[in-house]
Amino acid sequence: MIISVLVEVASQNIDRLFDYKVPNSLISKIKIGIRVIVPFGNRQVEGFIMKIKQTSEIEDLKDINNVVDEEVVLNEELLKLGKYMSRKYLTNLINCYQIMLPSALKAKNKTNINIKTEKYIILNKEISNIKTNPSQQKIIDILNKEKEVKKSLLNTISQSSLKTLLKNKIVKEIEKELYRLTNEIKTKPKSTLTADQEKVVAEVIKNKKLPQTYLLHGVTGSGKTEVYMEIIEKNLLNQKTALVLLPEISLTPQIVERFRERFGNKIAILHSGLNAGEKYDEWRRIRNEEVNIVIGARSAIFAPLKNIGVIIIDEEHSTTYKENANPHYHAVDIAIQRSQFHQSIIILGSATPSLESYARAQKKVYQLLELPNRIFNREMPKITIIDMNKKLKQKNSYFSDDLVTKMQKVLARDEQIILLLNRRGYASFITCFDCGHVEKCPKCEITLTYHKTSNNLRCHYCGYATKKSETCPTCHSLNFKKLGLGTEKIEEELNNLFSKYKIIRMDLDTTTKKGSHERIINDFKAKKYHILLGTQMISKGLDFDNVTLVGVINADTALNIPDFRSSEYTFSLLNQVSGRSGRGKKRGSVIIQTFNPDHYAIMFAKNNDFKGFYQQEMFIRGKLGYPPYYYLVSIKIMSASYDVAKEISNKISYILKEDLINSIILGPTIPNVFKINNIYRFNIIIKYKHELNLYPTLIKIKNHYKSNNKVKIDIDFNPIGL
DNA sequence: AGGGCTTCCCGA
DNA sequence: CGGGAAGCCCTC
Repeated sequence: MIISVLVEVASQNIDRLFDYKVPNSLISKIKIGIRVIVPFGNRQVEGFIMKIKQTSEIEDLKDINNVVDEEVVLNEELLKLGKYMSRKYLTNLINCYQIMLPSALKAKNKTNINIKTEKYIILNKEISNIKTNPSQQKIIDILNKEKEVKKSLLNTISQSSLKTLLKNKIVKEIEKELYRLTNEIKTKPKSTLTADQEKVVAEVIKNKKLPQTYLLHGVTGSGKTEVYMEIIEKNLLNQKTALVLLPEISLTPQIVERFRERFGNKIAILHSGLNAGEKYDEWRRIRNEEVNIVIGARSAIFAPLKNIGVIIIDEEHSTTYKENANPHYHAVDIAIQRSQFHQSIIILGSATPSLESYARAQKKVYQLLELPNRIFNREMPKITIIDMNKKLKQKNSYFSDDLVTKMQKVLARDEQIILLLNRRGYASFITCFDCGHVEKCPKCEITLTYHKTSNNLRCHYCGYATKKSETCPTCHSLNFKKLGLGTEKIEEELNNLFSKYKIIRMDLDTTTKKGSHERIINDFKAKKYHILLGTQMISKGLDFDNVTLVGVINADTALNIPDFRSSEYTFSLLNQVSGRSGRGKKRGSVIIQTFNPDHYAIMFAKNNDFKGFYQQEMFIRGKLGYPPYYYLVSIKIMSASYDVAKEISNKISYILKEDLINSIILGPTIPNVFKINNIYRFNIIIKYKHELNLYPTLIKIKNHYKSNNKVKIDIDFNPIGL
């Protein structure tokens, strides 16, 4: 027997199959999709069995060393999906498979994660009519009743009796797999759906055309989760399974709890809070068909679920669904691919769909479903825009009087407040008022952010940290000061302004510890704090009945980023965070402070007018030639040498301009962050509508530089954050 | 990727 | 002529 193996070496030069002989002793264990250990050059590596055959063109094949798995790791569907990704994203096949699997299954993972087992005792059936002493009989009685019992438990009755029973083969020992996470089941009756929700569910259920992708556009508080759960339940009744994707920050215990209450513990949860062993356990429960619902963040789209009936992607506009390493996949693209294999439906849900998705719905590629109202006819919050240009003269420039007055009223009523400032740290940057020197990261050329708690300056790109000096390093002036503001500074201000009240801050710096995210949310829900201050991680999915005021300290942070999607991000962020207000019985209000009160993103957000924003933004995208009117491909050229990066970038740009006559080639440009960890980067953007030469040209370029170790070329289709 | 083998360059 | 870095090539 001969097998073709895809070796776990991530290199373009080895992106192909290698044939090996299987020694007789291992033949019975060979299956496509399991891992084997093979000799490769002068070392041993792991690889996946891709083909089984009888002959090979290669002479003098080596024998495989061993078989790693008993159960299939990559099933037929995942094998096919990996090949699709490799073609579509121009990535080594092995990288595509590696990204699908929990890290515990990767050869690189040196910390050996074992399957935990526990010893159980069962009766050895064939034996009857035996003489026993009382304690032996007691054990047998228990086993007659319970069938299988933990060995440790029986040992407490009589260790020696159990030993004797085992020796005489009256009972025997078995090992059972143990999962690290155990779930409690709490079931709760489902709530009745509103007429709007019923209509959406009925629309989906009556559909007979498969596969089908829906875009569910539902305003914040319209009860999208309830719709998802209803559709999932209908699928489970048809013996189908369901895959649910949420942005990582929405994967809070709050939402997971709702699914548990409805569906019991046949749910696997995959999120970044689990350690490698726990993730591996959840993955195995899915593979072993012990669950019928999987909930997780982006990479859960690869969960080895069988017989999928519905794939739900909540907050579909979220940029976290795009992988920013190789392969640069988008979870929605993978979902569409899987829905074709399973003949399933996809539901993309959002209050602020991405322009790309909404445009597809307009073109009937997706079917549009709408939930235009909040449940129980609750009103959308009242949104007020505060022009901060006029407030600058006031003594306190961070908080307008309007916001402070409103906050006082809300706090006096014992209601709660969420404040958003989309920037962490204390001050944005440190600058010298005499010579203009700005402290930057020596490795990335990015402005350093001052953190007061640790009294240091940090680079938010590479993590570099340095002590803040008291004087300007260039001119030694003492006029070396902080500019801009972050959540830490606002927290300090809040403590001065509202000293009677308790304030909790939630951002990347206060949520690094496992479970801290959860604790902050639970404490705020339990009203241990009056004000929750945070970055965008507080804007999505949170559901607090008692919050009646949302304040946006500065709506312009997202507007000022150099990205053609900055308006879309701003509208979306403001809409999402506004949606946290007034979710209970009392109507909520929102106060948005901005220096750009006339900007259309802010005006449409004020009126909660997604369609108006969509039309305006589409007009601009069309005029400037951006998605959804044009497709983009980003090519990054990276090298430790500035000259090499520049030279090769120019060459690639030249080839692209020669070959892609139906495209617009931008660049090479030096990106904002042109040096990260001492690697220089250049960017080239391809804009196109139809370009038959795209793939052949990109493959040509990749192959040409594949053995050049001075430069790395990264190709990203439909990039976000240029 | 990673390791071995070849080549090339420089001081002595 | 030796040593060591740099380049080249191969992995069933």
